Amino acid sequence: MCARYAFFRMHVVADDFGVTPLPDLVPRWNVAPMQFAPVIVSDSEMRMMRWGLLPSWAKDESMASKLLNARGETVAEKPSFRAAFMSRRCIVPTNGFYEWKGPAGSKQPYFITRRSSELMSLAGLWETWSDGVQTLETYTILTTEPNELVGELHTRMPVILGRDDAHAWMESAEAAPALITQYPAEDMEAIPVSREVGKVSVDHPGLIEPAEEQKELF
DNA sequence: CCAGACGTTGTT
DNA sequence: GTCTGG
DNA sequence: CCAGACGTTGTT
DNA sequence: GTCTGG
Repeated sequence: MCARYAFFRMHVVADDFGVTPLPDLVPRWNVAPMQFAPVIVSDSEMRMMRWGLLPSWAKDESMASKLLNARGETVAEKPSFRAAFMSRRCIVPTNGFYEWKGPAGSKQPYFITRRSSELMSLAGLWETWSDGVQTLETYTILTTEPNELVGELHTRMPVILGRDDAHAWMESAEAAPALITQYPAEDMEAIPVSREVGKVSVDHPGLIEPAEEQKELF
């Protein structure tokens, strides 16, 4: 799964997409579901949207927190994702994401990032939803089978796209299905980090610093 | 026909 | 235990 | 994903 | 909106 991530190197987005970062963007080390974060919907267009997809037909907002991720294997068919997959694919710009390993109560979080400091572009979908009172733009992140590195920690990982594939993902509905692939493990690393990242209210650069893997106290 | 679901992950 | 909020 | 709430009435 | 279950 992918349910927390970081986005703090603003300039790399400009390098890859020619997007001018939004003027009020602040760096984030702990983006959580139901929060607003930048997504790229096409060349040179970045928008703030809320994480958790709300299909246009949803009667209320209650579905959003369940649609954080979309399985790449079934995204083309599922009623909740089908329309967005055909015409509203986006890139979620990150510098890495978090995964937890271990039994409930003593889970160790890891920050998973690219070995280079390049942008980690996640494949996403977005939607516009309105109930007549308010209008929301929301997004979700595709997942796939994990590679060797992430597989040590979890059963799923986000769909990560290289620069060229990221452009193709947004532009071409024909090319999109073949881009749902497993990013190579050798380009990535997993760093054990503080359990502080579990708290949604905590957001600072120390969250991605290496930390001792915590031992059980008994 | 209408009513109700529409999703993922992890854990047991 | 289970659901909601972030 | 984890953390935190989980409830009502009346009063200020 | 569209599909499935009854």
